Amino acid sequence: MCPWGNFAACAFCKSLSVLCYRRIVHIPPGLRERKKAATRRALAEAALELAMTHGMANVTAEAIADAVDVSPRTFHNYFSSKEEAIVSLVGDSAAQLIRGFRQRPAEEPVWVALENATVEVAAKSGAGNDPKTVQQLIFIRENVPVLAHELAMMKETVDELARIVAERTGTDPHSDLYPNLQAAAAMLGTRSAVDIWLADPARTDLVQLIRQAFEQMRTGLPQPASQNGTDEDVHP
Amino acid sequence: MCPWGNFAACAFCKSLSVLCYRRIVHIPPGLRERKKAATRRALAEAALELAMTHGMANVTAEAIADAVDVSPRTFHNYFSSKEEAIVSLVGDSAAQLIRGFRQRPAEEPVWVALENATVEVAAKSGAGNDPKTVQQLIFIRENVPVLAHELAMMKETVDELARIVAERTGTDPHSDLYPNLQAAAAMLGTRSAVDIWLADPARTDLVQLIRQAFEQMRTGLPQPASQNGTDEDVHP
DNA sequence: CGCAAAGTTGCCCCATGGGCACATTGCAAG
DNA sequence: CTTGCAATGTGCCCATGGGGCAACTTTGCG
Repeated sequence: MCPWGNFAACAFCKSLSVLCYRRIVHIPPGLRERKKAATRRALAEAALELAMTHGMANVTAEAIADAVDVSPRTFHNYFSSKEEAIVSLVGDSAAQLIRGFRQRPAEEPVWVALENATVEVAAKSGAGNDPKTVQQLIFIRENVPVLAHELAMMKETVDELARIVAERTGTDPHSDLYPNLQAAAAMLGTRSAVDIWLADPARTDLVQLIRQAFEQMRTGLPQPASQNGTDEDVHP
Repeated sequence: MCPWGNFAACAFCKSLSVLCYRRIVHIPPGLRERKKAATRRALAEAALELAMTHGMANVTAEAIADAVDVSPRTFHNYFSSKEEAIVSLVGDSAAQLIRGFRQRPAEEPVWVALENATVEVAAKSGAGNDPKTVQQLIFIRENVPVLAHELAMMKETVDELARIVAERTGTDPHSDLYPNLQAAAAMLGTRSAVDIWLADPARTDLVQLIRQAFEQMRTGLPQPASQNGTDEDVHP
């Protein structure tokens, strides 16, 4: 039932917002599930909110729990740390990416499918230039402990993408470079694009940057810098 | 004095083994420095040793400190956590890579320089098929908290590599995709290669795998799996 | 030799993280 | 409608993490 395997045993899934999880797996929402999902999401959002306003070091699990009217012990039932709570919010995008990639038509070459799936997610969540989203992305990048958690989650995402690539192409992810390279290159291209975008979200276009990154990876990394005939829109 | 900036302000440097750091920066070793370096390294190695034998969860900072005949408080003066101590050992390779890349002749194209620097490090540290090294790499990959720390360090390494690429090519790492893509692709190719190698260290050649990964990245990611005319040595 | 700088340690405090038992609550079977 | 079950929320408790402080020790240098 898990978007990429079984939910219960998947550490990645556990760290996802349950709301997102249910949206993916289509569980009929009982009262119980709804409350749990609400609590989880509320905790995660409160964690991010508090961390962004007061700084990571000045936020305790207790404060987060209080903000949601829940016992500190309950917070630790959902998340094992502040970092995990915050990163769980970002996990939504990763799950969307995986699901989107799974659903790409089989005729599409792997690399194109990866690009389209990525662009789809980016268009929904980031390209709207929502200032709050931008702030959050920057905040996560600037906080090493949070970043570490996010990178770990990203690695799991890459592993899963590689598994799907391997299924699609009949290769073995444990002995062939191919699936890992494809998946990791896609993720890393995306990340580079987001990094550049975040430096100036108002004047650059995230989707365009992502497509550029995928294009450069597809055709091979250009040797000299000035040779990549992409653009000079940023600094003419 | 830091291999890529100033040592004191660099979180990455701080997490490095001081022994390695000094080797890079060529500080004349006073008794003080030597003792500190020895303690740091001893702590890191004890941490890894204990964690590998007893499992991550069953090792306390106190146990590590005892193993080195040092107070627990001192352990926390060097490292803020078990994970950090363990990862600091791996940081040596990262520092070597950065230093090696810096010293590559300017005539070499960026991608070639990255490949050669990477192969150089790999040839020294991993390709010897030292079973202990292999065990350590696997252990780190299997322990999520440690892995998270390692990935964070890896990201810092990529950032630094990107800065060097930018210097070499006169591009701006904040607004151009190019430096980030190059650096990240190199790191990721290496990582994929190591992953494949670790699945069967005896029957595969790490350096060869790395060169294959770089080759695939350079020529552009091959669309169909069977099209990458590299080899079929693993599963004929 | 003696002083300043740097490192080590003990002490203390608070936050973390998780095991346990008990209360509570949705849910389903009767 | 009731009653038992299973899953959650909660309080209690404790070992560990992680770091500020101040005393003490060692090292390097004049």
